[in-house]
Amino acid sequence: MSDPTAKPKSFKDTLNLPATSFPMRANLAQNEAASIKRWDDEGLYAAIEDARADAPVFRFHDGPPYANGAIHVGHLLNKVLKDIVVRARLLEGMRCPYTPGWDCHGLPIEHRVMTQLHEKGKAAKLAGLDEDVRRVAIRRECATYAEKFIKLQSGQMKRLLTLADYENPYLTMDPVFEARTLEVFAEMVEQGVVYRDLKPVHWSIENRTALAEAELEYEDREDPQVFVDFEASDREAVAKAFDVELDTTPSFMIWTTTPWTLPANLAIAVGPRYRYALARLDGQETVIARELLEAVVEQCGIEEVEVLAECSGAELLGLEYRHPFIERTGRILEADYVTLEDGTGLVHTAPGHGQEDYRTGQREGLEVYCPVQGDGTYDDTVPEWLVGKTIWEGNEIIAARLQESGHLAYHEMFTHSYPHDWRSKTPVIFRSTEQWFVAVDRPTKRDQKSLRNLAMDATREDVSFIPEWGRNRMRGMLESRPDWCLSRQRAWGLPIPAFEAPDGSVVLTPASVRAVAAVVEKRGSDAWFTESPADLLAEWDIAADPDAPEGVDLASLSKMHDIFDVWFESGSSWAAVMRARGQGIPADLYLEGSDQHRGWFQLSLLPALGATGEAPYRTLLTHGFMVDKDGRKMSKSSGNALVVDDLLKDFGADVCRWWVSSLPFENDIKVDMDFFKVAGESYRKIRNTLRFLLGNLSDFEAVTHAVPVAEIDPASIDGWVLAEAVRVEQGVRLAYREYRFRDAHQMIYDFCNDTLSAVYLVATKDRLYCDLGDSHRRRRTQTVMHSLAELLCRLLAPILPHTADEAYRSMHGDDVTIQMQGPLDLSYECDHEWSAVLNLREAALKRLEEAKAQGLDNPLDAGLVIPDPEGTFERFADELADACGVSRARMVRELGEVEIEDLREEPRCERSRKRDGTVRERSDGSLLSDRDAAAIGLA
RNA sequence: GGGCUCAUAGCUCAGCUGGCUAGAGCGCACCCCUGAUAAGGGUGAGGUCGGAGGUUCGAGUCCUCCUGGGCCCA
Repeated sequence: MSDPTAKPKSFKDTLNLPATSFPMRANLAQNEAASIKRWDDEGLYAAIEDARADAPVFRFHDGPPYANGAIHVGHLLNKVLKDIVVRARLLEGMRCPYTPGWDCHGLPIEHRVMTQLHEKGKAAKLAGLDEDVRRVAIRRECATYAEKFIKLQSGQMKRLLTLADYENPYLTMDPVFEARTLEVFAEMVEQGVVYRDLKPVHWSIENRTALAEAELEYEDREDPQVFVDFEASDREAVAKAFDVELDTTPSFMIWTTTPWTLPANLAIAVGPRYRYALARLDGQETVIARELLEAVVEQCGIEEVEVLAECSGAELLGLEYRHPFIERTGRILEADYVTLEDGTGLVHTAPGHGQEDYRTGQREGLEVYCPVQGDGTYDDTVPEWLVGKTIWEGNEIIAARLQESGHLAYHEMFTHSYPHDWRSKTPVIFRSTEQWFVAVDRPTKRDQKSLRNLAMDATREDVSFIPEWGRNRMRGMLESRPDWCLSRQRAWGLPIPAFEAPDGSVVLTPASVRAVAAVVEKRGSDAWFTESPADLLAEWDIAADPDAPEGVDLASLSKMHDIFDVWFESGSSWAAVMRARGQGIPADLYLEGSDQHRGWFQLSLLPALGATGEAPYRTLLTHGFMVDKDGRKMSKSSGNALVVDDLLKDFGADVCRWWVSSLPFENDIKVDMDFFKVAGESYRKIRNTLRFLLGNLSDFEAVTHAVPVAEIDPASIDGWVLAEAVRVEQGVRLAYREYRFRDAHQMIYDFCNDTLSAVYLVATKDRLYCDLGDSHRRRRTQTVMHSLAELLCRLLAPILPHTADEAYRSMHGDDVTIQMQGPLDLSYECDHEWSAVLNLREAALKRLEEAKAQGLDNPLDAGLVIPDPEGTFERFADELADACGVSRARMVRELGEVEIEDLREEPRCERSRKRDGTVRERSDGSLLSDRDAAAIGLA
């Protein structure tokens, strides 16, 4: 008998404890950089493309971010989601070429550059240059600016561990891209949907250019609202309409928030079915919608009100009125946008200053009169007291003038939401100018259907939307969108290759556009500014061009100065990238923020439908926007924006990616530093699980030690966990394919946290540590653990590329990479009683907890007594004991509850600490169980 | 103002076509282990589902309105 006072002999050295080079601490900030370098050095992207040359392809097209500024959390979300898609497809054994792109042209950059030039005092010098020379100089600055941010952003995106063809990105300012864009334009011209017209467009006075919808921001602004009386021209005609006698001449009262547009007033619109009142308001006879009378009276502070007569709007049609300060008469006409929600029910109509007004004007044959110039001042067609004034001055001058002449019924300032230029933050106006448009309601030659109809058809069912409500949202926008204003009056962009003949006519045909495209492809779009019309059109075979105007003399042509809306360029990327690079159209997937329903998704759809008749994508996936922890929008100005570089430094890309994968991305996403901490915690759980698996495989060589799957006992806990692994592999892969990344994340996490860490790994520790190293049972467990590690590396790779690769290399050495591996395709079925066994485990754990009250704190001091009348569970006894962390389990042939038995009187094995009933003193004097004695060679 | 959308435990989220005594993870409390240790394990306490009506035998789940966010537009 050993000396009871001596320290119990330690058997630690005889155990097979875990050992691995895969550290517990990830140190991501440093180690990810090493992974990136490794992947760069081995040319991972190209190597995968090469290895998967014959694999089925997934066509995924990147929407170009704007080459301005550092990336923000929105980019983080977008790029990581995209990368999960790419890597998940690789996991399936597919090929997934992915070309990252940048939107390079446009006002935001030009605006920044001009500001900088002003600050450096170089702007004045530029202003003195010849127009083309000046533009080339600005463009050169802009290109440099764009390049700088492309470099910055692409570095940051790589830092997010995204896998893409960064060696060959697409840039919208690249000559080849520009040429392809022009060819798309040529195709649209060919289809007859491009036209030039004088139309009201959103106009930025600050930047002297037309703006697209997407370039507007709505902000609160204070403007005057005025009620103005327009005196009727013909007293008797009004009297007749109302069927009354009149002694004085009545007025028509209108309401507007843009008094500066009054000089352009050419008509007043009414709703034919509304009721209109002829009322005496403080002595002045006035026509106003009956329903709005009280509201207007109250607002204008009118004291005496007397309704003289009523009639329908229809009876007012055709009446005329005198403009209050211009020698001109206008007409009452009908329009469907007249409402009784505010105003007077009589709507001031200026066809040069509003889209609806324009349409009405077109229908009624009114002039598109716009006395406001590009700089926001009036031209000389207005009364001399207004000529040269800005429209903002005009607001006040006009109100004062109306006041003096007695035409102003009411005037006050009020605040409303108003469109602003997204760059200069200045208010935008509607102003009619000559612009290029894409018609959404003209039929294309090919299909004899309008782009709108084609788009509605394509989005009805051919395109999938994730989430599904995107369909409705986008179709709603398509239904109501106006013609697309394509032209901008700036320098930094792709020129619209139009020429003007001496007679003022415009020369632009599909063939002439293609001729210019050929020049642009060789020399870039700068050529438009540096070359003569004759040189630009050198390849235009006029004789062979049926659309060419007669008798064109190239030498007499002059270049026009509009450039394309940048949306047309990014909207042509399906052609300039996917089609041109042989990646194929339509793309399987476009993945962007939900704002792109109006932006890139829609403005890619229209050119593609025009040029090819087909949608450029099969599936549109959208994600929501980042908001702060309180659900408010993120912005630099409100100080709640997170800096991506800081996140990467503090948490590492894998943790950021782990967080992204946990999001229900279709909604708004709350972001906060704390959320990354939480993600970091759960990342560590995954990491430790992996580490423990790897640690227990240190003496395992699959080739020599693996137990054939057929020999894995379905009743063993190894069999159970293998069956779980099969389920998880299928489930996660399906979730990835269906873009349910959150589900994949959850399944992986639950599997690691619950199935493995809490159940399987705890249960198998005893055998891994204490069984004879080469015992069948231990090797069986290692075999399964090996599969689990292989599986986890694969399933994690799309989300945690660095960690998965690190773990995989720790298993297989440094010359392999997880990203080249295909799916595992596990297959196994375990004993169907396992779910019942797990229920017994649950019950047993509750009993063990209760037993603590009796001082049975350590489960190894306990045994289980399991009711098993049918003898169903006999074969699970040992596995169940390990799964509950108790020393042993015995089955009894009677009904009842799971019971705990106190084993504290029985000897404890000094090596395994179990009281399994076989413990006795061994030849060296130690107390050991049979298994442990055998494991260390004692009798 | 309009279209689309969101609002469930302290936090992040599941809850499909209405039947749930409303689930998970984290966090928290208590406990075990100290041979995964800047680890691991167990048990447990927390919501009446933004608010108000309504439909229904029955509603977090359907309808209406309201409040507060977000995207897009006017």
